[in-house]
Amino acid sequence: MPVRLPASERKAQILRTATELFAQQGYEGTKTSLIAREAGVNEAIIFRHFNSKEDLYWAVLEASCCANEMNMQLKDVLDFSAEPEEVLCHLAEEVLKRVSSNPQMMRLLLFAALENHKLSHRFFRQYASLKYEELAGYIRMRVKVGDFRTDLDALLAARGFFGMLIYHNQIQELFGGKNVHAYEAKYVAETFVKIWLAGVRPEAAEVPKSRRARLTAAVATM
Amino acid sequence: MPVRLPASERKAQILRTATELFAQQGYEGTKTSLIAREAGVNEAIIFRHFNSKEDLYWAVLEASCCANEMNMQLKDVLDFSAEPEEVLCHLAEEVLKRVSSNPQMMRLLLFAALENHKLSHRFFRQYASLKYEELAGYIRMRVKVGDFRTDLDALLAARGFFGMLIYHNQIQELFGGKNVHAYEAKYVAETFVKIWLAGVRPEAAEVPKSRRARLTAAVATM
DNA sequence: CCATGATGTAAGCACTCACTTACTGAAGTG
DNA sequence: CACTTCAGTAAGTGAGTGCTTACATCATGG
Repeated sequence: MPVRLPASERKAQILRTATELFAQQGYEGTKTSLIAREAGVNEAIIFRHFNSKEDLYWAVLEASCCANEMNMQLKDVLDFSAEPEEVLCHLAEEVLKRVSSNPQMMRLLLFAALENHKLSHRFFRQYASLKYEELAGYIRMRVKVGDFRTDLDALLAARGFFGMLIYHNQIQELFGGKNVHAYEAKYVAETFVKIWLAGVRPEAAEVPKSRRARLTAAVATM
Repeated sequence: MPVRLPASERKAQILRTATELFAQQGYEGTKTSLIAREAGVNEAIIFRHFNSKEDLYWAVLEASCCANEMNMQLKDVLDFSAEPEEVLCHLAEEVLKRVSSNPQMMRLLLFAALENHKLSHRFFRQYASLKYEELAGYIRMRVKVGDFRTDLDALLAARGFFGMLIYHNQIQELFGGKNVHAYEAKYVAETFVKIWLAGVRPEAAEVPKSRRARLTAAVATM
């Protein structure tokens, strides 16, 4: 006794199932017969809704690109009036939480990058690259104001920031790290932000070297 | 006119070819017929040297695990008598160079992690996890000596260090970053080390907050 | 109430997959 | 030379693969 659904719902359901499976096993590793079985439909109706397996895959990536759950609005988070420490902690925690609560996206993105050369670049740009370019913009502003070092490479610094977070997530989710030790998002966020922030602030790096010199200078102007 | 090779050489050649292809297209995406064609032999002799495709894959991962080109000796690099800045810059540059000069390994590792659940964890442990545990050991020593902050989570800090480097490499190699902008390994290494190092050094993080208070205290004891 | 169009299925299409079988020819050894 | 050994090949094998076809079933509107 088959359950009859309107086409749009059935299509959405297939898309959902396919997303899960493509994320788990990649494009080559996911057979259309399995998608059909998991979705509880006959294999033929996959090809009524999508012209080919590749079409379905592109639709999955397309949909995942635009899934607004992952597309956090950085502009809202990067509040310039708030303290950098707060802003970045919030951002870091949010990134950690989103990625680890939905590891599918990371797997999908990596699979796409490894398997499919063309689409993944666009996927990546929308999903990640834009983000850290926004952060780079924020960094440049902070540099202008004098909060961050003037010799800072904003893009690399932004990459470094996300790198710590995302690599950590990869270890936890992909390489079984979370089976060894589960970290709290807040703790990880604070740890990384503390390191990164101290590293981009002016003078901080020079403190150990010429502390005494600047001490006397400061005292003189007091 | 077929070229006759001794079994061991033929086996090694198949292994080499397979490594390349598995790294490029993953396990599922690489067909044995293609391996044979690329290696210039009949498909059947693959199965004379390896019991199955999976056996061949495991042999590839095994061999790549133990390939000493990637297994840099961290103990030699983490020279405790040298300045941390030097040590870490050298380490970072080395990591960047090795990975970008041989992106196969990264792809192989990621494919293994995504596709094959069992073996990849071991692969990862040997290839990466051990490394940053060694770095964590170095960090703990530096903490003891007082060079690094006492509240530092050594393991997370080490992860953060490698995270910046490896994520950067992923962007450059996997997501087409190097087509947009090619970075010099030395420059990237220095940038990241500068950030990270300042972030783990004691007091540095507190400097902006209570500078004036500590100034007066320091002056009083002068 | 039946024509229409949409949702569903069973069966099978051409093709590819990993893997096997049966054989060839050259090199070495007695 | 006869015989064994082993690197090599041509031509398959059955089990899937993505995808199609022919047909059944159901809701609905003129």
